[in-house]
Amino acid sequence: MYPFNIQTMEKYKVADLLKSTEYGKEVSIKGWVRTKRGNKNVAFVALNDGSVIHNIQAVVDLAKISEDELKHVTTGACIAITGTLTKSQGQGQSVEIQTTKLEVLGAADETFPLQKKAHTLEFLREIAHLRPRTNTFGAILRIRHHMSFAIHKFFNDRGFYYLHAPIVTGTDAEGAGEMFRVTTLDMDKPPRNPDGSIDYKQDFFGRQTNLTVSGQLESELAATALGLVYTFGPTFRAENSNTPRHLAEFWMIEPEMAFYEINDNMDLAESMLKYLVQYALENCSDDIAFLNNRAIEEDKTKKEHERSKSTLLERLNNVKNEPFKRITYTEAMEVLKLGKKFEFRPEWGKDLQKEHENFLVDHFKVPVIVTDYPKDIKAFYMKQNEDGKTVRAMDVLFPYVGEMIGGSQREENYDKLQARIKEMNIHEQSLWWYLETRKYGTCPHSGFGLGFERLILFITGMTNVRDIIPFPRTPKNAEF
RNA sequence: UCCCUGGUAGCUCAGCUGGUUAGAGCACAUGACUGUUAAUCAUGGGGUCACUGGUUCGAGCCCAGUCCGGGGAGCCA
Repeated sequence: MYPFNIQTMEKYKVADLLKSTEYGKEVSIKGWVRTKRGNKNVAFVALNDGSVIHNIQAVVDLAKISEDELKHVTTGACIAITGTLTKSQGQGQSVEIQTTKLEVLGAADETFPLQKKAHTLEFLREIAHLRPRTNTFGAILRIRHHMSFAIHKFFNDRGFYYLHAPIVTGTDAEGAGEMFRVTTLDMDKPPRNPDGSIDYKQDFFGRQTNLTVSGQLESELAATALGLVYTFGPTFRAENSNTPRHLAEFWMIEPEMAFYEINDNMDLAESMLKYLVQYALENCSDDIAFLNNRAIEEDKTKKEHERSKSTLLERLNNVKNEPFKRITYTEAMEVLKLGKKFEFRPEWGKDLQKEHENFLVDHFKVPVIVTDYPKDIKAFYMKQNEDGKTVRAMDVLFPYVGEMIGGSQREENYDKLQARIKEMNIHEQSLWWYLETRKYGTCPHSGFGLGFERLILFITGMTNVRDIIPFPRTPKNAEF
């Protein structure tokens, strides 16, 4: 046998104990103190271990445990409790632990920044190393986990293969924004070519490399072999975006499907989003209930016109139950004529503004999938329609978060794709391998990109992506 | 990057028309209380008013610049 440490007592989590009815059983539990209250005779310690949003109450009889020992049981301290599981005499909980042994594993003095009161999210961002210990972040991080798992489950159950797209890439061909440079060259004196430009042949990869802005092109390659694939990995954009919806480092899910046309693509996107919402409602009910109440409470502090028209649970159920509205870009333009006044007048050929997207979602009261955009405002790889003006793009627009998904059927015709690349002045040479998939055994295929943080934003009802990722990376911010 | 807005105690905020020693609630410390639910009650300590410069007899308050936060827009997921 391995010399592992044999526990004389079973290790429990708060989640297990709160469900237990084994009154009289001796248990031990470790976790972090949320509050302590009481009087000369008895103290109550609310203990949380992250397994669930709820705390377990440890009752400490001061006749058995000295006040000296209790002194360091303060908000934020890490402690171990041993005692008897009992039915609670108090109102707020069904079970509690009658403490027989108490050990402070790690004290937290009065400088511990988290208090037993609500903090602003802005303040918590400054202490990102401690904010997971709050109810709100605990809930969010658990939901993040469950959603990650659900995404893999969704695809796995449907015969998709998980593809690990590279994080370091040598292409910026897609043009999806500014990229982060990856180099081992000496920044102070990089090697130069005779003409003064930097000699990337001497760099680590022998060429200029960047962090990926999308795994799509690689996904497409895999789809032409494995059929159904998806990527789920970090994505990097060096855009100077300062909004509650953008991060420099974020996670993206990009399925790519051989033999899927645009309607199949829409069906997959819609069923996936419904599945994920349903999964969250079923597996994260306590955390979602907490966040739902949190949003309601926060709404009360706002002015009338700033309050949200629906609750988190209402929005989640709406997405789960109602079919999404599907319209073409051209139809959307007609619908927008019903709008009173926009800051930017909708005009065929121009991209939809945020206010236009919001209007569409408000108007139909469900998520809206807009398809067949003018080709000039979309990427080179999208399948061109017969009208010569539009491409088979699709954007899934959501309330609160805006563009949840962006995708398209891909142009599988070699000549058309090549012509489009030339038209848009994209460096054809660097895409030789991408073009070859259209040269050898090309097939109709489709795919889309889902921003994981935007999904989490919607599921949690939070309003800023900086608050739903553990350590946000944004312009001028890479602390922690 | 552009527009709007803000930075006062550990946290959340008030601070009048520029005027004496800078205010509250919470947190924290001490004490009281026989089972509490963000416990309650009493007492107490706690400030580089973001930073730099300017105007003024006098600046938390007015002006300029810088830094940082928030909201909106663009880019997008």
